[in-house]
Amino acid sequence: MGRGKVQMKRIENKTSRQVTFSKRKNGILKKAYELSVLCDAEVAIIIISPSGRFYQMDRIIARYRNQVGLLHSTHEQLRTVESWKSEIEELEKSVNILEARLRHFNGEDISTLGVNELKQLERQLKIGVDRIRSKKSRVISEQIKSLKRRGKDLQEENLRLQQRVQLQELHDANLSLRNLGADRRVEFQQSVLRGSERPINQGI
Amino acid sequence: MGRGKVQMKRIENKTSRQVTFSKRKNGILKKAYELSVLCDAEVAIIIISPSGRFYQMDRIIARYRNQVGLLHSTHEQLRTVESWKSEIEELEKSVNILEARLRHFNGEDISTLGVNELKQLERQLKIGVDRIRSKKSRVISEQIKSLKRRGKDLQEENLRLQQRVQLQELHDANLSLRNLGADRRVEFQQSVLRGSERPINQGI
DNA sequence: ATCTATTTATAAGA
DNA sequence: TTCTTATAAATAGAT
Repeated sequence: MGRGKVQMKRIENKTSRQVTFSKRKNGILKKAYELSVLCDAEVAIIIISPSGRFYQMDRIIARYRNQVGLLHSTHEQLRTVESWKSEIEELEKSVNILEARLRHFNGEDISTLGVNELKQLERQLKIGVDRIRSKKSRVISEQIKSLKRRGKDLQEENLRLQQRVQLQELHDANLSLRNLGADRRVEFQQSVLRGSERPINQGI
Repeated sequence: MGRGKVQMKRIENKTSRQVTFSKRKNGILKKAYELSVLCDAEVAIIIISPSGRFYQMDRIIARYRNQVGLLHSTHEQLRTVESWKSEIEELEKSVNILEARLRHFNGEDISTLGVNELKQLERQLKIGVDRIRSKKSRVISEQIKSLKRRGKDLQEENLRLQQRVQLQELHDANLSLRNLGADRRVEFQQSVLRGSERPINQGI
């Protein structure tokens, strides 16, 4: 696909080989990304240029990490210094890009950005804020709900305990009334039910 | 490339996802092969289909075999495989942390965060939004100012040009008046200044 | 790096 | 899966 058709053999001219490498490498990485997104597939790609440079597709997913690991370990001993260095360079590049993006999200380092980039950034931040807000309010309302529930449970428990205490008190009172005149029994019971008088603690 | 353009997202229809997977997988493997041949590059590809099928293309091995004997010993070349691997691991850790943070800023992956973390995230996002908004409005107002300035300059330029045109017309008119009676000169000049009559073009 | 004529890949339909 | 074909996308060669 281009101005002319190419023979399927090593391109002899060094410059055009380098240019073709660069173009086609990007093409393949793009297509690999598309395959992974469109078809929910997992794709790992490692490309090493004739000069020893190392490229790999961005998001290598856990499942085939094992496979890639296997691939690596088989050949690790044989890798050139250049290929190690360029893999590290790639990673450092990623780190730099990610750090720059984070700074942008923090509103730092934005003096070089154009209006459109700023708009996009703002839009993205708004999305993030909205999601975080809704998540936060969801979490908080759930906390409140659970607190209320717990409060209600405690209240009910309280009621039950109070009733039990009253019954106990009644029982105790009855015991103590054996030693009192029958004429005072009713009066005493009523005062216990009103709670206006502590029962006499009989021990135990 | 096809009858229609496709959105870059998972194809929902299972059948067409499977068909697309099969077609594109072949496409990528073909391109990988071409890259390796045309550019003398080493390419390894692992593709795992959503259904778990495994495909791979690997031309990396051959090259490493050739490289082993060629290593010279600068200090980099004395580094152990372990040391390269651990440097890479460190960098990958950084990348993962940064990516996680970015996802948080996008409001993704926040289900594990607690209320306090959410609050802090929100605060940070708000700061970012505010900074970006003020930067954006500053940039836009400066653009407007410069457009206005340019407009004013152009208007002034216009005025100057108009005056020059009028002077030129006056001059041309005077030339042509040499051939007219003196009694009509004033009347003609006035009409020129009013713009109600084109001067007679005498040709240079 | 950017452009554009061509080739190639592929989406949709059979 | 395979074939067809209209159209989108990649890219060879030039600038």
